[in-house]
Amino acid sequence: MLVNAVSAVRDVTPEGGDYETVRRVIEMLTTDYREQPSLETIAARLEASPTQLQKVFTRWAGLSPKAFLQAVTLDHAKRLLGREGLPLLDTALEVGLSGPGRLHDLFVSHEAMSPGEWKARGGGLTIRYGYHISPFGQALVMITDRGLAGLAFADQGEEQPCFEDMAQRWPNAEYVEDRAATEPYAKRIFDPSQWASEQPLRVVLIGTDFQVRVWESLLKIPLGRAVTYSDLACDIGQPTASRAVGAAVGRNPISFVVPCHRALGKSGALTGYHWGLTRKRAMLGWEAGQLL
DNA sequence: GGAATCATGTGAT
DNA sequence: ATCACATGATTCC
Repeated sequence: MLVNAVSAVRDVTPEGGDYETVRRVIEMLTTDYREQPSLETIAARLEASPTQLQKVFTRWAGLSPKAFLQAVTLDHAKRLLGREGLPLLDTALEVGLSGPGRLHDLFVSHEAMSPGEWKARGGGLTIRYGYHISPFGQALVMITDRGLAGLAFADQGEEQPCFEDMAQRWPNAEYVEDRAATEPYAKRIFDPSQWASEQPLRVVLIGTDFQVRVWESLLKIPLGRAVTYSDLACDIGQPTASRAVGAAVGRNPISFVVPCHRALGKSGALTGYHWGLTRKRAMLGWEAGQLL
C-alpha cells in the first residue's frame, strides 16, 4: 500500500526511533525464529504494548510482523530468485515487472568515473554530505556535482565510523557538510511515490572497472526480484568469479539505490551485508510491503 | 543432510 | 607475494 509507505517515511521520529524498534523486532524474529515468538512475547521483551508494536511495525513495513517474517524467509527468497524462467538480468527484465501494475523501481541513470579519475582517489573532487532520517535508520548521503556518489547507514551514535568508512574510499576528496544540498536526494530515494519521476536520479559510480561492472549489473535487478552472486558473475562475463563479485558487491558505495540487498546466496539464504544483516532483511521486507 | 575442503578473481597491504 | 572476502561445488561422513 503506497499510502502506508509514504507515511512511514514521514512519521519516523527525529531520533530514528521507529527503525530502532523495528530493527529489534526483526532481530528477535530472525534469531529466535525457531520458537516463532508471539507478538506478546516480543512486546514484553521490548517493554512495549503488543498493539502499539503491531501498529508501528505495520505502518513502517506495510506488513504485519508475521507477514514480514514470512517475507524474509528462505522460501520467499527462493521465489524471488526463481520466477518462471525469465532470462535473468536481461534488459527485457526491466520492462518485465513494470508491466502489470505500478511496480516502478527507482528510476536511476548512472555514469561511471573514468579510470583516470579513479586513480586520483577522489582528488579534485568535492563531496557534499549530510545525515538524514530514513526507514532504515540514519542515512549518510554523499553527492558530487555529477550526482549521488554515496549512501550509507549508521545506527544512532555510529555516525563517525560510518563517515570514515565512506571517506576512506576516496581519501583525496574534499568533504563539506551540506545538509541542505543532500536533503532532496534523501527525500527522493526513500519516498516510493517519487520513484517514477520524470527526471532520473543521477548517480556516479566511483570504483575500479570490475566493481563498476558489478554495480551496473545490480542496477538491472528490478524490485521484487533477486539474483545470486553467480548470476552476477555470469552477467559480467566471468562465470567463475562469483566470489570476487561478492567482494565487489560488498564495496558498493551507494547501498539501497544500487540494490545490493537483492543479491542472495545460491540457496536463497541471505548471506552478508556491509551495514548489517538485519538491515538487509529490513530492506527486503520493506520492499515486499511496497509490492502490495 | 551437514560439516570440511577446495577452486577461485579481485583489491589492499 | 600474500591475505581476506557478502561464493559455490564437491566430497566426505
